[in-house]
Amino acid sequence: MARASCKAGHRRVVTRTQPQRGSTVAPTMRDIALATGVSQSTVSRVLSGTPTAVPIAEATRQRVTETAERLGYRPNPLARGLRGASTMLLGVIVRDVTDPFFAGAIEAASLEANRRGYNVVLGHAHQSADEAVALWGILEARHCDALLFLGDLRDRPELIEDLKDTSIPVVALWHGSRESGIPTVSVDNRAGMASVVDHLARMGHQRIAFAGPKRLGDITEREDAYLQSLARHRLARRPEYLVDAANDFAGGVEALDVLMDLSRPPTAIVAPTDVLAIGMLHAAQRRGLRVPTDVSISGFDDIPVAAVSVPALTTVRMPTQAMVVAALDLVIGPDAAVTDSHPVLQPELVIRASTGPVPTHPAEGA
Amino acid sequence: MARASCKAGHRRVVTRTQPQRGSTVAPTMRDIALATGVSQSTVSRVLSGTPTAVPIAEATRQRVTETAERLGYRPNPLARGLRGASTMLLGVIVRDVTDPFFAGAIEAASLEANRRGYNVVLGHAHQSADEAVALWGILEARHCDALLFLGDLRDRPELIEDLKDTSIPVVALWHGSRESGIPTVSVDNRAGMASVVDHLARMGHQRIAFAGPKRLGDITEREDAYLQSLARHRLARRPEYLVDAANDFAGGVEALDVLMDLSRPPTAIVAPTDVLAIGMLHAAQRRGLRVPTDVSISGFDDIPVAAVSVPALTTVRMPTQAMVVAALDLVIGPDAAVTDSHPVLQPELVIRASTGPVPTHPAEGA
DNA sequence: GCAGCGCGTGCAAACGAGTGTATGCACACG
DNA sequence: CGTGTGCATACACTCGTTTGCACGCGCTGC
Repeated sequence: MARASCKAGHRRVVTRTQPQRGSTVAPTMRDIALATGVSQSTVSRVLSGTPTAVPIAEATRQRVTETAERLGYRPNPLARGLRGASTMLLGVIVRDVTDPFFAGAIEAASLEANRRGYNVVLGHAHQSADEAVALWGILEARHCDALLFLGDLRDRPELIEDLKDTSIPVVALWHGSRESGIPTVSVDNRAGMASVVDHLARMGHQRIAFAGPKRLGDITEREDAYLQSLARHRLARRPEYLVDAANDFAGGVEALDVLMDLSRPPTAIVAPTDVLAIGMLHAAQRRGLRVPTDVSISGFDDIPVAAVSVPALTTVRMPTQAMVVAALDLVIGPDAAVTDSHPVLQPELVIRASTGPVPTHPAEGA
Repeated sequence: MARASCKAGHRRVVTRTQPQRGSTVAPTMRDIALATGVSQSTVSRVLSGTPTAVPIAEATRQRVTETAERLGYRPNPLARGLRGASTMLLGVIVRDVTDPFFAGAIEAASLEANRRGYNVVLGHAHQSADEAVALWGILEARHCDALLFLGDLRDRPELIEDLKDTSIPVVALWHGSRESGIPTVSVDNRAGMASVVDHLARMGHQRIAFAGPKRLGDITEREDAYLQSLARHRLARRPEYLVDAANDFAGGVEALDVLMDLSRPPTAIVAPTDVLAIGMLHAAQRRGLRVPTDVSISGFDDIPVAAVSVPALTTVRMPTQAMVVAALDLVIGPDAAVTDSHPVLQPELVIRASTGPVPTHPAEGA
């Protein structure tokens, strides 16, 4: 029993300021070893539970586990990580937390990571790619087991280069392109956008506008898909129906005003994100336009608030959870080895109340 | 120069799989020491920049810094933290990331933490207090320098007990009570709610209802303040005007239906959060009620979407950023020593378009 | 009865950085 | 010329955990 009072161990106990009541100072493996009468390495082998090369008696296992429980032992991730082991940390870098869509994505990622025993270290880039670069360094240094990028990175080519030969697995979601050489999980923007335009065209709309930021993540693909859908329906592509707008509520407000101030305003506006669309809903009401009687507005993403906007927003539901699951499968999941696959998931059109038949007497501006 | 090829160091170099190009394997202090021709401890002292007890020649400092730069050295936070030093990690535990209000709070916390050189480890409790407890353990184990709790913890008294004698500083925001014994930063819910009720009363409203969850964070204080404000204006307190509702969009939808189905529906509804209020806006429109012509609706928090709801929401602006700054000052800031202060910040009434004069012909249900 | 095998366990060397103490060296003074 | 002093640097141990290797004991087979 107490025969394991080896010299080194004993000296240690003297060094430490008493075994403590365990509440203030976290017990270490050594404490457990001492209390159980085994060596610290045995404790490590038992508690880590890894299929060890050396055998451990069941009775010993029992005693160790019991003592650990009693002392309230919790492993020190720092020491564990130092030795090169997994830190069970998932780094998530996002360009903008306040974007409700990304907030939802973080939620999903955090949920899924926790389910797999991982914790999430959140890196917030505040819309600035420079900060994203810095964060990458930080998170890599923190020995995250994997890195999740949410949103667009392409304006930062050198970051992508670095990412490619980093030691930890990286995956990008809503990155806007599968060409960049890093693993991505994406949504079929083309199909999603096509379903919206089809829906509007079926209701007779011919003057369909689009407003969104240029060259930002998936939005670029959505714009392209919008143009292609117009062509498919043999609808004229009018330059004034393609306006630039910041991807926030205010951007939507401005874009709607610009579009409806045209001498021939569109009868429907396709927004590449719900955030923009909700801004448009607001702007429409403010200038006395009824949605969808006077103008139809559609979004993309299906963020929670889209279901309760006034009127409820027709949008394209993003398979966020499935995408996150796929992403985690790629980097920490069972298929972690398959690093060059690029899953593309399908979105789903959700028809609510913000789109309707083309107005018989199209409303003129204001 | 190269005289520092001590035995130990040399053996190491052989052990390591070549010095590498530095891109794949992060250089350690030893690598820098070897390259510079000094000892690892000197490198540590130079790079950590701490006012060291032992002097270091300026020339040596120069060479070390230079080499570190050249090799792209980045300190290993794991090793640093293991030795007991600061990890520059701020743990943030939140009950619900999807709540737009908390998403904004996370944004603010992350921003402010980064500004001070800290990283944020996000703990997501998924509305479950049990998970919050587990997360606390995790984050403490991760040696966060401080812990930020966002939202209510009081249904978990043992957690608060644990928190009290933990080794790292903790602060709770929107915790709903300053009585629990842990440092908190709060907003003056009483004043905020009073300003809303005053605003409505000034416009002639006498039938003012309230809908929100029971016993959840600051919301409890807001409900109390609502009741007190009614009393102050000598308005009758009708039990049917105080309904229970989950704090999400759907909860707002249901609450409005319940209230407007009353034989004598209220002329104004005060919601304790914007999320609830926006749900109500939607429900009102769905049943053909005009806001604020038929019913006035107010929120609380001023989340971003509140400015673009239809109609734009009258609400109480939360001083989120100031609160976060105050919180970080308490735990990692200059005033970190003052752990028993409980700052209370002032909110601000924002009058928009969802509140108006009391209807002359009050709308009956549906 | 002894060699050998296998099972259970402990030893010790990492991991990367921080820090108290020792050591070497140069200079100045007696 | 010897010794004292102070500066610059190196050594060695520490944190808590993982893990390759070696050691001892008991059982079995010949």
